[in-house]
Amino acid sequence: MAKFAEIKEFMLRQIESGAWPEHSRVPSENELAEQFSVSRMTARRALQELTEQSILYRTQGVGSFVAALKSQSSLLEIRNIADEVQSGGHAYSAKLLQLTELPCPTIVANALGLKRNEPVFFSLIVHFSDAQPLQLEARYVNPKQVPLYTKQDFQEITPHLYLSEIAPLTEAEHIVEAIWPDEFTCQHLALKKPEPCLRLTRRTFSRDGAVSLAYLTSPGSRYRLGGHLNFALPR
Amino acid sequence: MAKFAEIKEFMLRQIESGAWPEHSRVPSENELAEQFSVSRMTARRALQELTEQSILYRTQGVGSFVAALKSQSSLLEIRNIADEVQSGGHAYSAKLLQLTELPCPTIVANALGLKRNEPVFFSLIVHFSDAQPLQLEARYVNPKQVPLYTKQDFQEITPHLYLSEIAPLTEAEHIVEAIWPDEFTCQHLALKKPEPCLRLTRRTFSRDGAVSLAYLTSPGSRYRLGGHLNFALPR
DNA sequence: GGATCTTGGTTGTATATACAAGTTTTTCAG
DNA sequence: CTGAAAAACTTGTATATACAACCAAGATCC
Repeated sequence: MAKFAEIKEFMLRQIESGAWPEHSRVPSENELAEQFSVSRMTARRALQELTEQSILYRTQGVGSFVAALKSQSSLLEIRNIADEVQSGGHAYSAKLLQLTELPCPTIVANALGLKRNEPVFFSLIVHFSDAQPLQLEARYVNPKQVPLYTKQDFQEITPHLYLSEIAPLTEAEHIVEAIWPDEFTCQHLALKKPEPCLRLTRRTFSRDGAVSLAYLTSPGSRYRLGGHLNFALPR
Repeated sequence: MAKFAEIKEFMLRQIESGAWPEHSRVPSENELAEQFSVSRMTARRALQELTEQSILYRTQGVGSFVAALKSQSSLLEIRNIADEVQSGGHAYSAKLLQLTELPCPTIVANALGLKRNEPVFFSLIVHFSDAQPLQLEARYVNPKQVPLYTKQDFQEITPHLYLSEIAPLTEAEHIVEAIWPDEFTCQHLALKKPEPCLRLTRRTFSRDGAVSLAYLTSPGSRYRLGGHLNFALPR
C-alpha cells in the first residue's frame, strides 16, 4: 500500500473509532509528515483526499478538522420502510422467506464487484403494513464486507438498517421501473390480479466498495416514491 | 485563477464543445505541461481533479480519456428530456396536442394555490426519441406566474426548459407511481398492448409559490428514473 | 512466423523546496 | 493595559526531480 494510503487508513480508523470526534482538529500536514516520516506533500495528499470525500474539512491558516458524519448521510437519507410504515400509524412486520448463501449470478457479480459463482448472501423478505404486504425485498449482499449477514434476525431489524450500522453508506444508486409482476411476486404481495408494480433497484456503497444490490418491488396501488429525482434513460 | 484551474477550464471547454468527444484521448501530462508552460505536477493536478469528477478516466501506461457523459446526477439538477434523449445519440422531437386555458380542476387548484374554475393554462405534449413516443406530458401552469405560457412554441423549447428560464425553480416535489395507462395514453404512446407505466407527478416551485403541476407518463419498458430518492407512502 | 526483448511513452508515487495567503499567537512600543 | 506590529503556524499553489509500474509497439532472435 502506498504511503499516502496508509496515512488515510490511519486517520479513518481514528475517526471511525471515535478517537477523533466530529469537528476535532486533526494533525497538521507537517505533524503527519513527521509522524509518518514522509514529506509534507505526501501527508498533504492524505488530508486532501479525505477532504474531497467530505470526511475532513480544512481552512487555510487554521487547520484540518473532522467533518460531521451526519452531512454524509444527509445526501442519502434513505428512509427505513419500518419507520415509514410506523410513522403513518400502522403496524410494521416482516416475513423472512429466505436467507442463504448462493453462487453469484453474473448481473449481481458485476454490480457488487464479485466474480461469477463466487459466494454471495441473499435474502428475501416481505414487508407488511398491518396485515397487508407492502413490498417484496430481494437483496444480494457482498460477504466480504458483511460476513455476518446471514446470522441476523431480520424479523427484528431490517436489512437496510443493519447494513447502515455495519458498513456506513457513502453512496447509493437507484433505478425505478414500472414492471409487470411475475407469479411469484404476485403471490407474496397477495395480488389477486396482477397490477403494475414499482421496482426500485438500489445499489449501496461504503468506503470499501459496493455493499448490496436490492430489488424492492411494490404494488403501484399501495406504494409511491417521493423525493428529488433525475431522469435517466435505460442503457 | 490558479494555473491548474485554468487548465481544467480549458479542458472542460474542449469537452463540452465537442472538440474532444467521448473516449477520445486528451493531451498527456507532459504535453499539457509544455502547452501551458507549467510543471508536470501542475498539469497532473488538472487531469487528476477532472478524473475525480468522472469527467476523464486514466489508465497507467496508456493515457487519459474523456469519460462518457452519462450520469451527472446532482441532487437538484432536473434534467431536460430533450437533453437526455440527445445525449443518448437519438433525435428529440415533440408533438403539441393541446395548449389552452381552461377552468381549474379542484386537484390542480389545490396543488397550485388557485381557486376552483379559475383560469389555468394547460399543455399536452408527446416527447419522442427518434420516431418512438417516450413520454406523455400533461401540465398545468399557474397563469399568475407565467402569463405568456400559451404563446410559446413548444415544438422548439420544452415547457420545463421554458419555465426554468422564466421562473427559476427553487424546489421540486415528485411522486412516482406505477400505473395502468388508459386508452388515451396508450394511443399517444403508441402502445399496442397496455403495459405498466411510470407516472411522475412533479410540482415545481419558484420563489413566489407553485408554478406548475406536471404528469409525465412513460412506458416502463422505455423509461426509467435514476437518482437519489426517498420512500414515501401515499397519503 | 512466432516468441522474446527492448524501448519509449504514460501514469503513479514520493521528495525537497519555495513562496503565497490566511489565521492565531506572541511580542513590544506607547 | 492597549493596540499595532511581528512571528509562528497553517493550508494553498507551483516547480524540479527521481524512480516505479505499466503498456504498446517495434526490434531482435530463433
